[in-house]
Amino acid sequence: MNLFADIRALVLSDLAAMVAEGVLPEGLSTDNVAVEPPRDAAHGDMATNAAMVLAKPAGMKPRDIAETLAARLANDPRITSAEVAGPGFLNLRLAPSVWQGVVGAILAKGTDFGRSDMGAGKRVNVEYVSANPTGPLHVGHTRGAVFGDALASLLDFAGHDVTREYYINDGGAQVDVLARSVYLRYLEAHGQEVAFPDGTYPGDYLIEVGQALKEKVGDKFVDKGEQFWLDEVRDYATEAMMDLIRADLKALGVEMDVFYSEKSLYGTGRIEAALDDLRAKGLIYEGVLEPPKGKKPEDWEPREQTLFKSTDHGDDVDRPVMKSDGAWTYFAPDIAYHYDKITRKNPDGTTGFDALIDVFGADHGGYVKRMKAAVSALSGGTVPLDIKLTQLVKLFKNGQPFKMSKRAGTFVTLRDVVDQVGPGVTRFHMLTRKNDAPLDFDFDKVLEQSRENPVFYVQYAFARVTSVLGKAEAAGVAVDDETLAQADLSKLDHDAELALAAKLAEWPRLVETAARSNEPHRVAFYLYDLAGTFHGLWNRGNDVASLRFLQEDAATSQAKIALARACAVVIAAGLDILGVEPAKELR
RNA sequence: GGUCGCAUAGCUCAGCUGGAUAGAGCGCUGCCCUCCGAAGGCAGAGGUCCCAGGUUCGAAUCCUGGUGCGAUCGCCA
Repeated sequence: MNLFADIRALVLSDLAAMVAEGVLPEGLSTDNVAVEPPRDAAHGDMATNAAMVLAKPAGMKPRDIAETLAARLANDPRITSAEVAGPGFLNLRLAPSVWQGVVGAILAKGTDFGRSDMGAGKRVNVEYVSANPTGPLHVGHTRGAVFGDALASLLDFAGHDVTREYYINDGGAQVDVLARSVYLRYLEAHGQEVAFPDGTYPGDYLIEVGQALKEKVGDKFVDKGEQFWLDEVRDYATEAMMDLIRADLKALGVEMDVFYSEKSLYGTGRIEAALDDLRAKGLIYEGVLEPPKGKKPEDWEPREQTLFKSTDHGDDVDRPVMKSDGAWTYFAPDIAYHYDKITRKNPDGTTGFDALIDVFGADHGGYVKRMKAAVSALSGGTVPLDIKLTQLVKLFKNGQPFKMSKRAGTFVTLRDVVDQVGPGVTRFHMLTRKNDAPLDFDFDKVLEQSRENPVFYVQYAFARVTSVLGKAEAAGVAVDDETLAQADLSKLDHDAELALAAKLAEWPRLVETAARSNEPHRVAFYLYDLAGTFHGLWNRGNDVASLRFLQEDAATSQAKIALARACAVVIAAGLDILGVEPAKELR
């Protein structure tokens, strides 16, 4: 149930009738006809731009169309008034019964209220985190994880068939570095004095991996050349790091459907197959790249390389897929990985995904065009790839910037954050900013219990409802959802109550707009707004006793509690998309 | 130098893919609470939506050019 969609359908059917009567010419496009909440509530409950959109193509004055449309719309029992305003806006007011009906619908459907079939079951692959398996996840990864996970849930709620995926970069030189670092810790576990040269990972988290390796293989690698141990230590170490990362993700409440190994692409002909596909399209050639303009690297020298003609698909320069020594560049397996996403056989017999989304850190911004070019080329333009970049997280402690330094060992991990403030607060807060804006994260402020803190404010609203339900029950009033859904909702007739119901009615529409733009932060902002409306009504109960949720007679109480409960249901549904547990009480 | 992102109230930020008089929180100003539904409430002031053009009935939003900040720039991942 989406009230805005319902009313839009009504507008369209009236427009069609006007065409049938010859009031409007045939063949008008109604694609841009919108029914929206007006910016200013004084304008009414809903507004449509239909007359203004159609005026020009119909060769008529907007106000003339609006007048005729208004007269028709006013015949619908749901609409109590339709007024033409400004240049040709049509402002609609809806009957209280419509808003009361929203409350009933929410109680009947529970947290499924707002679920949409907009996605029409389209298969969407959301790839996120994909951190190198060389250490624990840090705050930057945390933001990507939270964003990707909430986006996946949002798309699911909007009717898509979503796969959550993590690409393990276990095929490049960085896992060799990891192996050498673990080997040093292994020697250390055998009592040797070791130093960590540049280009190794000195982090403490590898100490226990070295220990565990010692317990597993004893001293068989001690004082042996790299050729004896590199493969085995690398496999062991990457697996240990993935265990660590999986545990980090679990602490945050993130669960992937697929972990896809880069290594599985090597030696299996899959990279070759992907590049053959491009070659067959005439997009692979041997050539020499121009040096970058302006800042020329000191050691620049022309080299002939195997290149992908990404410029044919919107990139600025062609990109190398093979190094001059014949090894693949990092880009080659990435092409093969996305080729796999496009051609993968699904359990139900279908092939690939209808849409791909990659979530990258901002430092990978320069990578976007080539990846889109690759997917465009591989899929023949049939599979859209959207790449969302998450900007930096700036850490603060008590208002003071908190410096991160890997060398000084002060870099902040996902665990540090989650252990200090909890997964729910972490997730919600990281979604209170759009992904492409930098985010401030203050360890103290996110725990503050005040209106300034959206996490608290939303949870507080949920907790207040829980408290009202408890008090009602103690007073012997039945408040289970089934009973509340049957309540006489016509008792909800105060403007402030109807305004809250109207805010709840926006939820299904918000889900769709947020999903369409791949912007889960809109859910967080909506919840904050909704909580504000709820608290506002609650506060008015201080002055106006009739607006309190608990009343003298049970029937009135039930109607008002139904509204409060509906509010809690929508908050719970929204928090679920964000991956946050609603709090029944606040300590 | 190229590319991408950002630029909105004193501060931190929203702005529903082009709609009406641009919003919220904080801060500021004023009023209110000692019948606990005040972990506050109500009201007010505060804007060249970075600049200049363009598109249109209509622009913070789209296009072009510029300015500032950030990220990134052939074999690192």
